[in-house]
Amino acid sequence: MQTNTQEEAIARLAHCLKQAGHRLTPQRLAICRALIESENHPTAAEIFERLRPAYPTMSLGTVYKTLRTLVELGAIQEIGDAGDGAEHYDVNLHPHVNLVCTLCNSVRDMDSAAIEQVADEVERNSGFRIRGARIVYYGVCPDCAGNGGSR
Amino acid sequence: MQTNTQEEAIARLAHCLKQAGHRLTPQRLAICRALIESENHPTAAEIFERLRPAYPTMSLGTVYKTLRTLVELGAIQEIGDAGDGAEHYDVNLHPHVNLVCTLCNSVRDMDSAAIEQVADEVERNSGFRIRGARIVYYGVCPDCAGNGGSR
DNA sequence: TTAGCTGCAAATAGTTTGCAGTTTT
DNA sequence: AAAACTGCAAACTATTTGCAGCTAA
Repeated sequence: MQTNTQEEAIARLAHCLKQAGHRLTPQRLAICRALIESENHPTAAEIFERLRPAYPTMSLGTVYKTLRTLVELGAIQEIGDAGDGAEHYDVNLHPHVNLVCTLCNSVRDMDSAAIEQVADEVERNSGFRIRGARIVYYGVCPDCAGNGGSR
Repeated sequence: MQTNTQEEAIARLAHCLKQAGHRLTPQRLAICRALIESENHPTAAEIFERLRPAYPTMSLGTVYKTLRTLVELGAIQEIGDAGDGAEHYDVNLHPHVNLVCTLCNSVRDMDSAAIEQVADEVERNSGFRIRGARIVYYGVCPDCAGNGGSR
């Protein structure tokens, strides 16, 4: 489902790289694809594992380097760790809420009418020039709450 | 200014520790005090440095252990790194916005009318049971923008 | 008294970096 | 051909952990 939208998203990342004078190698394209196709907001290690079968020579260092490049270009966002001690990455640049399940360490997106106003409010009241945000709520997702989510 | 409020806040942290059956050692009390008195939301290393003159035998490991205990008790919050690669801690449990200046790595709090609604909205729409949040905006603070904030 | 805490040092683990060889442009 | 990139391994660094001795309760 929404395959062509995914292709567009991959093309957007590829375009960002080329635009900034970076080279579009097979490894980088694969990393972009993994970012877009991933359900949860992946870590570097998760992308690496996901790509390993198809790209056996892929290096974890290359994944880190590419992710950092994309972050520096503003093409993707870091959203911090999800209780697993590793950085997670988010392809969704639209202001939104990230929901972390502290039981399964998954991260999902949620649109929020209220959050869209917050950035404006913050800029107006603080004098800050806002460049980015991490809006993360921690809790227990319905799936985990369902099957024995006592903890 | 607001010294008695600060004393109350320190007492709150001390109370949390005792309440949970933990011991109130001089080191822990000093760490609580440093957390409350710190202007910016400090890292473990910052607390350690701040306390070192008065507590020359204080160990960084003890700072980490105490901070973790306080987080587990829900007495303080982790708010992620501020571009310096280290975890920052926040004593303010009221839902609020953290503003990180990416030039001076300082973190300050801001109240936001809109953010108070977001948690409700999220719980209602997602089915998540929310336990905590990190609302962090990154940008350039007015001070840094003033003196040559071109970058 | 004794369970829990401190301080120290060693261990962990995520991320970054240096470099030789390879590849995109 | 040249500049940039990959892969590997070593380096870094924030944080955690193990343990012997100390101390709050």
